[in-house]
Amino acid sequence: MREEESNWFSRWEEELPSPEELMPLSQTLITPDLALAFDIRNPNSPQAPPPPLPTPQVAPPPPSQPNSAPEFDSGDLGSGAAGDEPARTLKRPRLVWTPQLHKRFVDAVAHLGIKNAVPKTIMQLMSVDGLTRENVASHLQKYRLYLKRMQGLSAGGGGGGGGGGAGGGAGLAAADPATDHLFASSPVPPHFLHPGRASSEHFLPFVPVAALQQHHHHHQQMAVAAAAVAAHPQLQTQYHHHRQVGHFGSPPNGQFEHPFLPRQSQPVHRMGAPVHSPVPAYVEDLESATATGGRRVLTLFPTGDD
DNA sequence: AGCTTAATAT
DNA sequence: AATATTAAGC
Repeated sequence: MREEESNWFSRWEEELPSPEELMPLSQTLITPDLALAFDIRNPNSPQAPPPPLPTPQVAPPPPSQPNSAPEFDSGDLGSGAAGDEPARTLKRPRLVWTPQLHKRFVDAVAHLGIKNAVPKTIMQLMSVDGLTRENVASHLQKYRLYLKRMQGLSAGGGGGGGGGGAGGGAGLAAADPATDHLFASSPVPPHFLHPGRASSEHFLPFVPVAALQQHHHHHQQMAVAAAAVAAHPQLQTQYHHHRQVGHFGSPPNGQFEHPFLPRQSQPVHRMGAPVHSPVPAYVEDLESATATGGRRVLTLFPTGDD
């Protein structure tokens, strides 16, 4: 037994990456953007600075952009007039709209009613921290286009995939390349598609459920960090291949989990518009509607049961 | 001020 | 390709 142990140990030791290999990696994973993004610190933030997460996958090379001027780096120095004054113009990592996040989006829109479904309110209802109005606006714009597009195509030739097109959608593998992968991943409430009809707006009380929280749930920082990590694979988009999915042990097929954290408790005491309950948390019910079954189209509000 | 849309940028 | 950003009109 001894031999075995020393054996694997040696090999383990040998295969350890050299500092040179590690350094750039960990740096790329968190520091620059995140560190800056974290500027928005919490007053009572614990004492633990974001520890170098256990680096999951490969990381892209340093973000040294040839042209752009990195205004951070080392204080203002000189009279660069860089305008250090206005809080850093931080660029957050790109948001990754995972199916789960999108589902939340759709739920929010559904519960608000198409009328009230505007970026700001949607954002508030979603209660995902780190999420900005711009994020939602951008997504909403695309989503609307998607809906329009869908309108014209109720005939699904061949049915099958069509079956509600929006609904089961991807029953069988990715069929129409035209079908946006993301949008097809969540059922589209009928009301969205049929403008005219519908006189009453049903409101199902959101389904706030606490879950998904694994461990370290602290504050925005974490959420942003999580988002960043999620988005990271894309960051390298400029450099190499970009295959944004694949982490978190997810089937190469479709749905997976994302690390975006629902707001734990929203300090929003917004008033004025009868804003709906500030959903504390949420559960991402794992949907299995993606498999070959292709059913389960009513997960939202219709018959008052979900 | 915030929304919507189109165009454009990354 | 997916998001972000900007411009313009409302």
